[in-house]
Amino acid sequence: MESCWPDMSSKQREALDTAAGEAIELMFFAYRDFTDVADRILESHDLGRAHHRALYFIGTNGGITVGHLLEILKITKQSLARVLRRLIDSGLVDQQVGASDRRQRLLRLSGEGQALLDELIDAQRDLLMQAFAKADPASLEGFRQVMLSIMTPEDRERFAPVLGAVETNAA
Amino acid sequence: MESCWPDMSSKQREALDTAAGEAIELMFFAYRDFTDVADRILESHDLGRAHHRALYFIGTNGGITVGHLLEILKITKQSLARVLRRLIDSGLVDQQVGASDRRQRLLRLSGEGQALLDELIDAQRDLLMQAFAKADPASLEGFRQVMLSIMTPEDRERFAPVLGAVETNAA
DNA sequence: GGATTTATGTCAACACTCCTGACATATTTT
DNA sequence: AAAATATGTCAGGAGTGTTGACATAAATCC
Repeated sequence: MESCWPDMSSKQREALDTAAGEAIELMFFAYRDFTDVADRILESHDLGRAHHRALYFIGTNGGITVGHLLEILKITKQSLARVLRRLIDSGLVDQQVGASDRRQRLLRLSGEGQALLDELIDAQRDLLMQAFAKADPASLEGFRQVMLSIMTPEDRERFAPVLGAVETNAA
Repeated sequence: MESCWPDMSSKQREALDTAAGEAIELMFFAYRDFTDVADRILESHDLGRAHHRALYFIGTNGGITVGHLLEILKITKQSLARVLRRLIDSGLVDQQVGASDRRQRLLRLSGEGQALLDELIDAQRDLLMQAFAKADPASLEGFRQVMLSIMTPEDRERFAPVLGAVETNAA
């Protein structure tokens, strides 16, 4: 059990342990309040979080295939189908047969869908910008590093310059 | 609209804007992978996330009242009742009539409940400790400041030395 | 060309979580 | 004694996620 933390004093380990314990609650409350600003907008459109997520990844990956969207969201075909059906029926998302592969149904936001997504993104981005502005400017990079490190390597790959996130230490 | 960001250049605003856009995705992926380590344990006990949350706040607030738990979780009495029923029936949580106020049903974890909670906390704490160890040590405080700033003031109050979180800037 | 694989859609059914509104009981407070 | 509080419960509805099976069309393999 000790071998898991080779190059670190017991004091440092203890500090990390305490911080990690608090961080469990930081994750819970911060995420809840973060999603809440979007939930309030979604309510007025009678949509849920699943619609938000689909809308988001379609909007930021125009022409995405159903299969790719499934990989990102990591939900089942049936779960996505239910959500997608409503987005398409309500005219927020458009489908289009793939040019190179005619089996694919490429997904894109309609003007209305883009407008809603903009509203959702603005709300969450404003909250985050306020948080960044309130906190120390250097906190921003610390926040980013920790969040990236929490993710699975697979999810982490989705983000900018892969740089080990470890080698960037040492001032 | 401009008046919202008084003491900041347009360049600084732009940097924050870009970072906040990325942070929307950081929140999504990091939170998903964070909850996933607990979900895998919960599955083997046939419990869901709602049970995890109740278990957590009962465990870290021994003798908590049903009413207080409702305030923390911000869910309805009915939602909590369903979750609590299973935790009590399966012997993970014990109830006890309040000493000063006999209307209250004070909640506490049983030995078995504490064991399960320990397992859940260890899994998430390990993930966070690994993340903290991987990232720059200074990142830790940055992460903390940003997460606190994202929360509503009400939730933020739950955490340690209230210190404005703003006034701690300026080196 | 015919067999197989792939991308997508759909039907049925079930579990969990959250909500609203109403009603009941015991206990405390006024 | 009346009102407020803490908790429990019944009925019913919505959203989100799951499994498993089956169907179609298009691409791919041999």
